Amino acid sequence: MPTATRDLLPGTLEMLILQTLRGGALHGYAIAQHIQQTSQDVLQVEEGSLYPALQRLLRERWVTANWGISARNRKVRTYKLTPAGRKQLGREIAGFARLLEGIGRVMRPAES
Amino acid sequence: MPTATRDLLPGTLEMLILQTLRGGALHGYAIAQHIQQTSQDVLQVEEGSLYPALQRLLRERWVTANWGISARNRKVRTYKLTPAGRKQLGREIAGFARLLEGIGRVMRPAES
DNA sequence: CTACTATACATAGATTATCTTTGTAAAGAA
DNA sequence: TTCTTTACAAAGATAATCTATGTATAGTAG
Repeated sequence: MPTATRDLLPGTLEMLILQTLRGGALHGYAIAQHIQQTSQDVLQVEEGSLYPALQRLLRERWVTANWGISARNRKVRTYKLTPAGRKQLGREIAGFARLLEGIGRVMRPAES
Repeated sequence: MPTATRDLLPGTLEMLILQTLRGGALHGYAIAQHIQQTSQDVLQVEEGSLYPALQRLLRERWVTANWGISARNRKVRTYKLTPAGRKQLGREIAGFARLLEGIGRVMRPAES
């Protein structure tokens, strides 16, 4: 079965996670749910993509993590945006916008 | 030196090449130049990305290739969009637009 | 005549990101 | 007690891009 509808646009997951955490700290599973739901099921964050991405964000100190208990009474690791992470989010948004503009110029050459 | 400004948004190169060939057949090097120039130097197609991508497009029969001589009197391999390639371009544009909408909903949650 | 730059193709290898698969574990419902 | 959902995480496979390398020739500068 082809129809390989992509789950994500490669290179955007970290931006999506950081943006999600702007609204407040969340645990991993909830981050993935939020992205999927907010995107109206267009984006899906596989666990095998999510947790490595969170590890990268921790390594760069763009987020911090704490163990706790969720509203559903489950042991969870909650991630929180750091000031450096907030700056990084800004850079990622700018870089993404820049690339999108470039792509737009190639894809819509009719525009002035 | 960080500042790792990306050359491309991963997953978009084939779409950019197919779109470039909509305007007529071009040789590889000229495709890369066109993308770079049209994007106003935002996008840069490294040769190590370009030629493997062209091989993939050939394999899928989305383009055909012919050897010839360029306007600058160089031996060149010219690529031409096939009808299947044109259909694929449509699918890629639709898939990309879909992902962008999803990303937009996550990044701009304020919108209705 | 020589050196350099730009044009042009291509592959090999490294890196990175994502996806698939597998594993653990516990809460709550059937 | 079995199933589903929630929740974390690592291992391995796949895929796309980037870096480095190699070949070759046209044209220009010196």
